Parts: sequence; structure tokens; C-alpha cells
Amino acid sequence: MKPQPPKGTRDYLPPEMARRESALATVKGVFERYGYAPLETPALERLDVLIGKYGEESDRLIFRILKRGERGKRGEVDLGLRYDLTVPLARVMATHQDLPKPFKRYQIQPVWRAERPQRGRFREFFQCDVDCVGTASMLADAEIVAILHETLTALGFRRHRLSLNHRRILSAFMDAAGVRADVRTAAIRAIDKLDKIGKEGVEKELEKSGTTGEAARHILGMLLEPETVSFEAYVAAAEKAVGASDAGRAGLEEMKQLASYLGHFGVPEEVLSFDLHMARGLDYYTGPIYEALIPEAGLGSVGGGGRYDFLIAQLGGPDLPATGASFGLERLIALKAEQEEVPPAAYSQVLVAVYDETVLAEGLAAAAELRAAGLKAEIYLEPQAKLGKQFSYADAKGIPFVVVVGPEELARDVVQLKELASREQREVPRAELTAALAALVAKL
RNA sequence: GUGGGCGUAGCUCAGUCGGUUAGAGCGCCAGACUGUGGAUCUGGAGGUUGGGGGUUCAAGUCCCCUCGCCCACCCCA
Repeated sequence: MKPQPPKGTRDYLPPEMARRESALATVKGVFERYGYAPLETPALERLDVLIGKYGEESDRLIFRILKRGERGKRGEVDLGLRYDLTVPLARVMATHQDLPKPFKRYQIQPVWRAERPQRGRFREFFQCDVDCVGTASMLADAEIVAILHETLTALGFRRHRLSLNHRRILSAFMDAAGVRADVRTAAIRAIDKLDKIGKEGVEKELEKSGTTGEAARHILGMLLEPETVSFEAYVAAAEKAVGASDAGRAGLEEMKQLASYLGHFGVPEEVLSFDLHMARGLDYYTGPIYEALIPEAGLGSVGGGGRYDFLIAQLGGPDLPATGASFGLERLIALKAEQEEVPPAAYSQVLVAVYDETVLAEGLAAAAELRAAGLKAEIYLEPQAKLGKQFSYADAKGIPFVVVVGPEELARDVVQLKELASREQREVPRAELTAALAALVAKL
């Protein structure tokens, strides 16, 4: 038995945490600049809150927790680990009905899915959610999409794509094609794979799922090639696809408004792709849906979202429209790491190395003084250790500076200050240490 | 849940037609450099070969079971 974290989960060691925290700061920065405020909720939710919101497939992937005591021994279950952050938000809106609307919150916490892990897929991963509750305006949807774009840009991505569609258009599309009600979900799933398997693949999938003949031909005839699709082409196709359906036409009107707002938010057309086939898996979406992709990644989407106008009411809350999106932090970081080689930042800026215990008091005083000035300073915790060992510790941890406190220096009231990368060392008067180091750190 | 691949030192791996004390590189620890890191050299620690059973004179190697990891599907961030 090897001590390992559970399947599909990971330890985040300090160098990894440096990368995560830097990415998190970027993401939070964008969210907060748009006026979204942080929210956290428990890892656990009552099972009845979680079940029946995502779809049958996903319900099976919810981690369930046995009841405590006798009932648990009989296999009874009443709690589950949260599967995403949207349902917990909807539950919060039902719980705290006096929150000012529109309620704009972001939430960055782990979620759990009882899946079999794979590349880019974990059983525990962090989602970065931004949502706006309490308005049906397409302005809110446009803002969410703009945030998706701005976040990816701020993280350094240049070739991302935002795929957009609308659930009601999709619905009307299926109706107009004459897809049987019982295979409709399967048909939607089939066309959602267009990007991955192409038109021929979709045709096979449709067949497999029970959509054939006229209906299949109608669907395939409407699908546009899976590269970036212009809004004009989408509108033309969607108008035909939805036929006379009122709901479909209403959806199309919303998409027109959304597209126009996106222009005002400054989202460049090149990153937008309007895709009649894009579906999203979760059941609770009711309006516009979005998906963020890094085309060459081969990891699936890095983010997605959409409007879910009935979810809060479904949980017994008020009838509040809502929209939002979320990023998968691990995927973003994995792709970012591929793009650029960022040396992991050291947590300490300076190590105070003491020659021996006779100067330990001086070393501790120097470290304290550096910390008081706001520098991240640590002292080597074994004062009898040789200087060589203390230096290699600093080197291994990537600490950029070492201050040597020794008897010779003490006699002359100075310390040695060395920058490891350049190997430059100079002697500075003890009284000037903090100022000298602060200046050097500022230049890094 | 379905299908496939792989488990040898902390990490990456080697280990022949089964053959006797299971190896290397990296990392780690110590020393060479008697107040200074990354380089080089020397030495050292570290393995119930994932676990259990079987075949055999003999199993890291072959067979079965089990556990774990990886990849793909389903689905998704």
C-alpha cells in the first residue's frame, strides 16, 4: 500500500501553489472589476438539493454520504458533495431571499464528481464561477461572456474561442426537424459532438440514437462547419432551423441582442463562434449557453455556462432569472503552464544564515527587522548547520537573497548580503541592511 | 458504468530463453573545499520487485485473483 491521495485528487505542493495563486489573483481581479463579490458555501449539500438538476447521467456522478449511525449502516444516504457551484448558489438565493438584486457573486471552490479520472479530468477540481441573479436582461449574459473573454486574455491566452448558442433555439430546431421526443436528448448530444467527430460522425451518432431519415437529413443540412461561425451565418441558419416556433424566434431575438451587447463590451468578433450544434450537458440551462475553448488544447472546454431561469424556483426559492459561467482552474493552469515557462516563485525573499549559535541572537534580530519592513524573511532553523548547508537550502527553495551574520561581521557591525542568481556579494553596514535589501528586492 | 495499457528505490526506468548477493541515472545524506549554494569527484542510506495464491529444483520474469495508477468511451471544467 502506497500512501497516495484518493483517485482523481491531487496534492498541491508549494511550487504548484505559487502558480495557482497567481492565476487565482488574475481571475479574481477580473471578476471583482465587474462588481462581483466573493461567496463560499459548504462542501456538503442535502442530497435532494443536488439530485435532479443536472440530468440523469450527472446524478449518478454525485458523491453521496451515508447517514450517521444505524441508518448509515443500512446504506441510507442524505448528503452529497457539491457537483458544481451553480446549484449551491441557487440554493443560497432560495435561502437568503433578501439579498439585493441583481445579485452578482463569484465563487472559487472545489467540486467533486465520481468519475473515472483522465487527462484533464479529476474527481476533485476547482471551479471559478461568476453568476448574476435577478435579471433576465441579455446585458447580464453579455457581461458574463465578456468576463469569460477578459479572464482568458488576462491569463495570457490569445487563441481562445467562445462558442455561443441558445437552448430554446436548439429545442425549436429539434422540433422543426421532427425529432421524436424520446430520443431528443440523444440527438442533441449527437450534434454537440460535431467539433470532435465531424458531420459524418454526427450522422452515425444520430442513427445510433434513433434519429434517422428526414429528421436526420434536416439536422445535418443545418449544421455549419465547426470553425468559427459568424453571427450572420448563424442567424440565417437558425431562422431556417427553428421554423415557425415562437420560442425559437424569441431565442433568436435574444441572441441578436446578446451579440449587439457583446460588441459594446468590446469582445472581438474573432473569438466568438455562433454554433447551432453547441448544447452543454446540464439540464438546468434555459437560454443562451456559452462554452470557452482553447482549440489546440485537446482537453475539452476550459469553461462554460449559460442562463438558468427556473433553477432557483425549482429549489423552492423565488422566481429569479439567472445566468453565469465557470472556469476549470486546473485546466486553465495546465494549459497556461504549457504556453509559458514560469519559474515558480519562492515564498521567502531572503534567508538569514547564521555562522553559529554565538550570533543567533543577531540573526534573529535581523530577520525580525526585515519582517517588520514587510519582507518575507526566514532564518535557518538549525544554527549549528554549516553555511554551505544553509546556502543550498536557499538555493533549493529558490530564495533569491542570503544574509550572512557571523562573528567577524558582528565585530565590525556589518553583514554580508548575497544575491544567489548573480553570485554577487557585498558587505553592508548592519544599520543599512533593511534598506539595502528592500532596494534589491524591488528590482527583481 | 464499458474497453484497453501498466505496476521494480523518493522520481524516470533497465533487468536476456525463468537461474543464485535486483541495477543505473536523477534526487537525498555525508565528505573532498578548514565562514558561502547550483559544477565536479568520492562514499553512504534507501527495494516484503503493489498485495495474495499457484506452476517450478528455481519466479521481478509464467498463470490466476486482488488492489492501485494511466489512456480511451460515456459525460464533463
